Amino acid sequence: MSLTNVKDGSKGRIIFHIDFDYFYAQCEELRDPSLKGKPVVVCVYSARGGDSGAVSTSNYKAREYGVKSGIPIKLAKNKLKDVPDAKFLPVDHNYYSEMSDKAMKIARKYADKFELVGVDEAFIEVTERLENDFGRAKELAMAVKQELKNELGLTCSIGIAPNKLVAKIASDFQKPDGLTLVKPEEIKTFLTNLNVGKIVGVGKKTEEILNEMGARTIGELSNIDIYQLTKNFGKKIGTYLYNAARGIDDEPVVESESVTQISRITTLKKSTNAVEEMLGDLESLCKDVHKSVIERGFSFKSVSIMLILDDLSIKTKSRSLKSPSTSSEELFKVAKVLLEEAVAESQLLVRRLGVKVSELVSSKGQDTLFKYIE
DNA sequence: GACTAGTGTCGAC
DNA sequence: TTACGGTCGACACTAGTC
Repeated sequence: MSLTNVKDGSKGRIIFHIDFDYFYAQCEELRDPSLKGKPVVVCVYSARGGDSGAVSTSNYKAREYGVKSGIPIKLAKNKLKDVPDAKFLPVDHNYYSEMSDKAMKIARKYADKFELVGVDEAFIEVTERLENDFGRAKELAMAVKQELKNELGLTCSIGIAPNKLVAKIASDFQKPDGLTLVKPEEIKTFLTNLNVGKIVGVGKKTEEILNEMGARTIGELSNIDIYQLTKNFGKKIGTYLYNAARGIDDEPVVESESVTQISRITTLKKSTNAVEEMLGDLESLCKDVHKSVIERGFSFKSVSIMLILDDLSIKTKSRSLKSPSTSSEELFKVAKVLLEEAVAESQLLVRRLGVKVSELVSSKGQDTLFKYIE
């Protein structure tokens, strides 16, 4: 959305944001109904063994004990140490993907337009289906929820609004198994007392800056002029925030586009600053990335590495290639150079190591182009 | 000053 | 008391070029 072209897409659209409740943990409850009522914590265990790793998702019972996404597994276990029936399970992405496919197939049936967001969220536009009648939206959302519940046993929270921005905030308003409808004329009242962090794209850092500028709530954000916002956040994000504070958003609901980057990251068995000790991990990361790139029919023009240091700070380095490549050797060679440079610049030990390729080009398209040129 | 390429940071899930 | 994953998208900043 540009400064000179601020349109209010709020008029005339009806959009649902469907958000499956505590998705991974809910999937686990469905697979093993004996988990119902117990705290369930789905974990990403790292290569360090033991309880090294972080919590991916937890169900609401676990959240009552302060166990939420992102906290260390050890901390989660500590919080639940007096709860003998708490369950800690490793993530099972294949199973969640299967469940997601089934759920999204149902959601898609109701949509004029469908947009998948990650594995557990989707936007569906239903303007035509409802003939622009907001009055019928709740009934349709109930039908979606009912079918998901009957067919798969899954609960979700749905936000209904004239645009994606407000629909997303609305789905988060009442959880789990919630349904929140925000009509066009209710947007201002709905948003005004909500925390600025509820706006998509406003994370911890942005929220801190906004707080310093005097905006804790979305209503307060709407009092800040666009000049201040663009000065602090740049033109694009500043304009986005200015509009978001007013509930204005004209982003269309679109089928998800193809990937633009592919990456793999791992936690080293032991923190180190010796490049030789990381070469084994670097090589297998490169192989994994390369395999995925080739399987998806891409070549890559940019290679990056990411280091997460012992204080959990992040260091990245990237390099563009002269021309798109599909070479596994070239990927490893460039990644190794970047790693050597990054390690030389860092004072701390490296805890985690990642490899990323971007500026992806469809190799199939390239072939065609080459053939054409020939 | 406009544009671009390269690089690094933030945020969502 | 501490504890700490993996993958992706978007965009800001900077330097170089014209």
